[in-house]
Amino acid sequence: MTETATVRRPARERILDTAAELFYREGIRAVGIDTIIAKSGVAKMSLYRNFASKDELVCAYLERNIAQHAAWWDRVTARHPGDPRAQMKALFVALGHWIDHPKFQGCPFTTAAAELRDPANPAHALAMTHKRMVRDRLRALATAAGAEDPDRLTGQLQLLMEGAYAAGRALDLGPGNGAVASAAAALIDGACGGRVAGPCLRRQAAGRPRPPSEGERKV
Amino acid sequence: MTETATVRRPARERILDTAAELFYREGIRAVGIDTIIAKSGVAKMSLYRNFASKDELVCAYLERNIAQHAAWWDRVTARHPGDPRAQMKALFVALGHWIDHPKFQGCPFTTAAAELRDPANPAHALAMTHKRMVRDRLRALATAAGAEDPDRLTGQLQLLMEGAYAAGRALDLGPGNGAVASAAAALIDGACGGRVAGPCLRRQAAGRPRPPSEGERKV
DNA sequence: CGGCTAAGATACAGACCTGTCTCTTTTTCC
DNA sequence: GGAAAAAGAGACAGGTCTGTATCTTAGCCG
Repeated sequence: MTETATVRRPARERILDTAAELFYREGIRAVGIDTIIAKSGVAKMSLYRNFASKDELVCAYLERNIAQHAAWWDRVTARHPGDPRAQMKALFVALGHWIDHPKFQGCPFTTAAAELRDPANPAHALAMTHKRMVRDRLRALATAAGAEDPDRLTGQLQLLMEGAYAAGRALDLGPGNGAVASAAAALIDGACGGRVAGPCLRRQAAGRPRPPSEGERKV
Repeated sequence: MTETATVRRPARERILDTAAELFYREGIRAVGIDTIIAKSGVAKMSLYRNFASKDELVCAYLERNIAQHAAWWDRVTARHPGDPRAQMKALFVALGHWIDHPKFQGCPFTTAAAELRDPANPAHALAMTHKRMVRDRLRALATAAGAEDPDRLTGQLQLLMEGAYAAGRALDLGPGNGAVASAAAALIDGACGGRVAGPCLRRQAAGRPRPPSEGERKV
């Protein structure tokens, strides 16, 4: 009903795609199994044959997002090989663009952890694990960039990252991307000694339209 | 059952107190009416005689939080009369302490907006209104402090604020308060020209135990 | 003391949500 | 073409949640 009979993708994929979109857009608790099966045109039993429970479907959704996020991170940093300082700045410039995207609805992990607050929930654990991974990657960059106090810079930048996610969703802080990129640049430059490498990102981030690029749904 | 019969506070207060604690600690959607009436020792009809619906109870909870937050803000800024720069820094120092408090569970407004995502929901609107109010107060301080670009500093600081709320809850970023205060100081000093007024907050925030102060449950 | 108001107790209706069972249809692959 | 596997369809059980209706009890004030 929803797709032409020519190339019918397996039920599991259709379910996961639909669930991911709905979970992200409307929230995990707000989207019921019935809604997912209706929108993906799948029988209820097909869902429960592929996922033991809704919890497991939620975990699959988060796990796929973790992979997508890692790919996005690699894609962005790959544009500045060997320059960790520029890599960090580029991440925040990209983040600034992403939170302005009309489909942006906050960080899926933060949201999931807020909705499923029970620490025993596997989805909650997944979200925490992901945040720790991001932290580790950030710290590696901060260290490589020669930050005076890498742990402090890591904390500051992760704060900023979470803030961008939260603020971009709830608040509409006008040219949000400008604030994100400029704050990151200020913190990075402040922590890594005199402004040494590369052109100042501040200027760069301010007035560049820049096509949405490939990584549309990147996080 | 829950209170001695001597001074029995009116049902409305008991309901609101219990609801506030549960909503904040466990989440709005996760806490049902039955749980609230059981924990507050009140009859169901007493709840519905005081609040037309759960939605209205949620709004009352948020409205009370708005008032408490405003009082906290005034209390903190009052410690540095006539010095907007110190006021801003003090707000972030206090915020850093608050997010380390064991009862801290994130910003109640951000959480509420994430749980009740429907824009038509009055609770959602309340949360947005509050964030706008905070933004306005921040901008007033940034302007009074003579920031080079007050709007930019406002955006950066609100980003940091939201980040502190989000990160303090989900992540355990070690000495979170240090990161919050130091990042704020860096951004404020960066935007307000050469480090002019007062002692550098960065040092101040790093290693001071400082009693939890009056504003325990401040936000 | 007597009536009035606030509040407790409890049963219940209706909606929704997860997960199961059974049966039928389609696809695939040899 | 025919058997085996995958998927669709729909009913249903059991739980939870919001909100209502009814009846009883306790305090208060003249």
